[in-house]
Amino acid sequence: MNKPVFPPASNFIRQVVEADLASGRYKELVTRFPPEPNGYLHFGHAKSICLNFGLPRQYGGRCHLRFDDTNPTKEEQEYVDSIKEAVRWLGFEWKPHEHFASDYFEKLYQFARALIERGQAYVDSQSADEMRATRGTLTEPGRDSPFRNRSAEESLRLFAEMRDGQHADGSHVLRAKIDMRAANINLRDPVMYRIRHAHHHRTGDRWCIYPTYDWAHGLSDCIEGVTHSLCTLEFEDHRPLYDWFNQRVAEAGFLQLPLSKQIEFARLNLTYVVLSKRKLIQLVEEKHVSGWDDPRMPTLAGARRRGYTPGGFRLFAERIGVSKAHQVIEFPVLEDCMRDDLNETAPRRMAVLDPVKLVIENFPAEREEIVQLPNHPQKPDWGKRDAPFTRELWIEREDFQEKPEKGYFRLFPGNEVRLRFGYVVKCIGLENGVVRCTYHPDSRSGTPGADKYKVKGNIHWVSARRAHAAEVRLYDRLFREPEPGVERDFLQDLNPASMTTVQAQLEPSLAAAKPGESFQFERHGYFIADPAGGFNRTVTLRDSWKK
RNA sequence: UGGGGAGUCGCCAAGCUGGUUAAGGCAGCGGAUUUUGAUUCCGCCAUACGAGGGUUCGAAUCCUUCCUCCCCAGCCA
Repeated sequence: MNKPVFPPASNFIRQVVEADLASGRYKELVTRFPPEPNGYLHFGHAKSICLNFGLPRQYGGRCHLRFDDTNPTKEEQEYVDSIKEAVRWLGFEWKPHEHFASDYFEKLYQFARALIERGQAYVDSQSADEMRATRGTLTEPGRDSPFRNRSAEESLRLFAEMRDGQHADGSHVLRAKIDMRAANINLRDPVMYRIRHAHHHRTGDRWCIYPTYDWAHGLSDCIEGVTHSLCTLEFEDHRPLYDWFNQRVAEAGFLQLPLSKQIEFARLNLTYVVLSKRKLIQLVEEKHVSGWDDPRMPTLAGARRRGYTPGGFRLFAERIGVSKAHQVIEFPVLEDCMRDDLNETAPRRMAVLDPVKLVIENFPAEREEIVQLPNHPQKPDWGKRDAPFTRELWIEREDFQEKPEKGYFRLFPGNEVRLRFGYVVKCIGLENGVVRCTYHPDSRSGTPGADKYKVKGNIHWVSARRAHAAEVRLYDRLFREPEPGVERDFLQDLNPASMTTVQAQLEPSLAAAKPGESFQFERHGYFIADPAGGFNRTVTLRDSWKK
């Protein structure tokens, strides 16, 4: 009943992992998902999370959740909380391995002192502008800082003073002494520490010097025993630095071997979707959306409210694969994964989003028949539910055409159609905006002889008297396609029609829907009950009707 | 003009220690089943692997030249 679960495609990361495990270089696989808590997680992170947590599931081992909180000016506790929630929601667990780079600040400080003592790091007192000027360019080598040969003793003293708060922001930095003429710019004496008199969300005011990413990341990996450190392509030319730092600190006797290995893969790009953190922050701060969890946002919090599922994301991650080639995935691929997942898990319901009244003229006004509706056409064990069938019903406006276009087989004057799981009705015509019909009393679904009525059309309906009226939100892309050739701010491409709200008529059972529950509204797509009331459309159904 | 990467069907992606007809998924096309024009099912869908040379009995897989695209000059990550 389910599509065969195709085996995970081989990829270069699996190959490396398998080889390392087979060679005995690493006893078990340890990965980590290392977000900086400076925003909410988005679709792109889902790929990384599934990769980092999925690999150890397959090969044995574990994945740590580590917050890369080395820059106090951008990070907040709110983001830490939202990240944990999102990872858990996706179906992954990291406990007890919840770590913070800030847990290692003291160790990192001691490691740095060791490098200074060994002549591998020095305090530079140039200004940021001077450093930029002497770094050289892509094609020209850099020049040594005048402070490069400062004695270890003096650097040690200055470094201690920096930590003590005796120096102003920007007055000094600690730099690795590598090679100012290196072709790889990252090796031109990279900064290890900068002074920032700022409050950190976890360490408070205990520190006023903070390690940079390059200095902190690889060492955090090694401290935790991470074997394979997976990151995105833009860090490829940081790898020599990653290894340099780890090796120097290992030489100083601080690390256990083997050291961790950095492997880069292509980040996720989705057509029509903005995944730039800077822009997402802007959307929230300028209130173009209701928040990080606005159902239109490409965040995991938004996806959740939109009705996207963890299983859908996991399927997506598996489908798109992992490689080093830049990938731009067509957005419908993601939507299709959600359909695949929801198709298996969402009960069916009848809902009329654009109601028009239908009256069955020969059906008694007071009569109310109970018909039984299956909860899933392919899963009889899901059972059935009751729905009242009455003389007046709501049907979909698009299910009636006074003058049918070719190929149309729903209601039009003279045509017969089945009201799903109810009776076959014959359409008379439209009068004062009401579709008038008569029914065949012996055509009720499930009764003997009812199948003598052969009709092509089969439409959904809701009892007008017993319907549950509710607000239903329909979503479109947050951004329109930008006009080609016109250079302008991305906000100008915001789609004003990205959310439309309709008053829908739903079958009575939907009145009891609990927030977070997903349903398929037949012919309309998948919908989720929102905590704030009403329903959000997750995704439409595929529609192969071509006019 | 420096360094680091990548180029296999519209979109992804296997294969790349050279060896029958270049996996698979998504999309598309055709058909069957169907009380959702959904789902499900079946069939079709690259003489071709960025381009040109070369090595070889044989190359997407090796060598070579070239082309295109992406990343790097934060005291961001």
